[in-house]
Formats: sequence, structure tokens, C-alpha cells
Amino acid sequence: MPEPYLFDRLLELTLLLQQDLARSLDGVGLTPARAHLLWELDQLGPASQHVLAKALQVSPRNVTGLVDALEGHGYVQRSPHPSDRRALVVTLTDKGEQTVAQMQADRVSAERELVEGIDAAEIEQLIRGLDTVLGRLRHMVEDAASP
Amino acid sequence: MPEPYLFDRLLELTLLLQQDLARSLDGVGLTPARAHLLWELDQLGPASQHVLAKALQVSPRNVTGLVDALEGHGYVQRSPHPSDRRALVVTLTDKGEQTVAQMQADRVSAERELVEGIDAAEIEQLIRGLDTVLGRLRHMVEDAASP
DNA sequence: TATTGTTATACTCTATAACTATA
DNA sequence: TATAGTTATAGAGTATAACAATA
Repeated sequence: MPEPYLFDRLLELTLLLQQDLARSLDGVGLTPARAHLLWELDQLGPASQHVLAKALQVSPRNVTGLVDALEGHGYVQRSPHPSDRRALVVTLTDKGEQTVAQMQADRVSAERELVEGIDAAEIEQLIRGLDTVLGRLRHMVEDAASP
Repeated sequence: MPEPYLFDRLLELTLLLQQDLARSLDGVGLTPARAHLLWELDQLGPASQHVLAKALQVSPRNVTGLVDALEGHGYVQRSPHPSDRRALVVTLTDKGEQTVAQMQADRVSAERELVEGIDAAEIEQLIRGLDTVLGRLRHMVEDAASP
């Protein structure tokens, strides 16, 4: 009977990563959910709220609340959609863009701390192993979601 | 300038694992926080609420709420502490123990799906790589927490 | 008729602070 | 004086359902 050696490590990894993420977000004054929206908005470019809801896999109502908060703190801006008068376009403000840039810099420095001093070939191998596991995990989640 | 190749993968892993966990918890009718308490309680054996609060790194008030819910659904039971009349001892009921057993079985089967058909030496290598990363992550989180 | 976003409502997780009963 | 747990209060994330305006 197989002990969950790998799975346990992945769970601990998840815990630690969330703690690290929360800490780094404290630095910019954001919650994880709001930071996630900001991040996604930067990837997508200006987007309507229902597009954000799809991207974040979250209800439209939830997006309303997150955008309310982010707009209230000056990270994003709502403006009317040019051709669809039902919709609103959400855009990063300057402050929002600077914040995303800071988050990106934080990731780069986290990456550096993680791989520093490790042989490049070893990193390559680890990444290949992770990719295999990621592929299977995606499968597991999708299989469970569809039927 | 180093791209966060590794870090990005770890983040995706975290997302997928949370989705998989939520799905598997739906199967037993629990939320992640309640399942976590149940899991920890099984590890610790019968424990007072403040011990649980320490173990889960969560406020005592939070534990009160989680135990309220779990007791209401018949997963755990509160009983008076034998020697300290301020304290309550929380114990898994039969239903609680069966639920934890189911969660353990789910982990084992997830492990199997993840490693099935992969060469044992390759798994070993992946686990060694993960352990290195885990060690560094623990450091990063601790360093940030202490000063 | 279908879609976009909002209001209304509700549940869960989480925290701090004040309080009670005990140590 | 300190500790174990609760009540009180509050904020954040999330969801569904009903509704308005627009497509």
C-alpha cells in the first residue's frame, strides 16, 4: 500500500506558498483575492467584469465586490464599455500597475532564493518532474469537474 | 534576469491542489477548514481547544466556531477536561473517525494517480528536489515571521 | 430572450477585545 | 495574575437568486 510521500510534500508546499504569498501581499496592502484579480487584469489588459469572473473562475457578484474594494483603494478604475452599454471596463490605474510590477519583482526574487546555488541540470530535472505531476493533476481536476 | 520558471509551477500546483482538495471534501461534506481540524485532531488524539488552536495556527475563537459546526454535524464531541475545569476535550466520534479514514484513503489514491507508471528512481529524484525547495521555503517563511 | 452588473441575503473563515470561570 | 473558552463585533471571500438595463 503506497504511502502518500509525494502528495504530503505537495500539501506542505501549498501551505508554505500561501504563507509566503500572504506575507508578500501584506507588503503591498492587498488580500490574496484582490491581488489575484489585479494580476489577472494585468495579464488580460482592460477587461469587463464578466471576463474577469470567467478568468478567476468566480461568480460575477464576487467580482463586483473585489472591484469595489480595489477601486476604493485606487488600484483600478471602472469606465463604460465603448460599444456595450451594459458592461463596464476595468483598468489598472498607475498605482495598480506599480503594484503588479512589485508583485512581479517579488516573484523573481523568490525564484532566485529558491534556485540559488543549485546546479542548473538539477533544476531542469525538478521542473520536468513537476511538469509531469502538474499534467496529471490537471487531468484529475478536469476529470472530476466534467462528469 | 531570472524568469520565475519554478515559482510559477509551484503556484499552479497550489491552485490545482486546492481544487482537488475541495472536490474530495465535497465528497465527505466538509469545508477545508473543518477537514483540517478533523485531520489534526486525528494526528493529535483527543485535545483541548487551545491545543488545536496552536496546532492549526489559528485563534481560539476560530476553533470555537469550527468545533461548534463539527459537533453540530456529529463529527466531534466536547467533553469536560478531567483535571482542568476550564478546558474542554475534543474527541472524534465514530463518524469523525470514518471521515478521516476516508480522507486518508483519498490521499493514497491521489498518490497512486500521481506516480503511477513513473520510474521509481525518477520519483526519488523529484522528491529530493522538492525537499530542497521545501527547506528553502520554510526558511523564507520563518525568516519573514521572526523579525 | 439572453446577458451584464447590481442589490439582497446568507454562510464560512478569520481576527481582536471584553468577559467568565477557573488555575 | 494568567489561562481556557465564550460572547460581541467586524471584515473578507464566496455563493445563489431576483432584478434592472441593455443586447
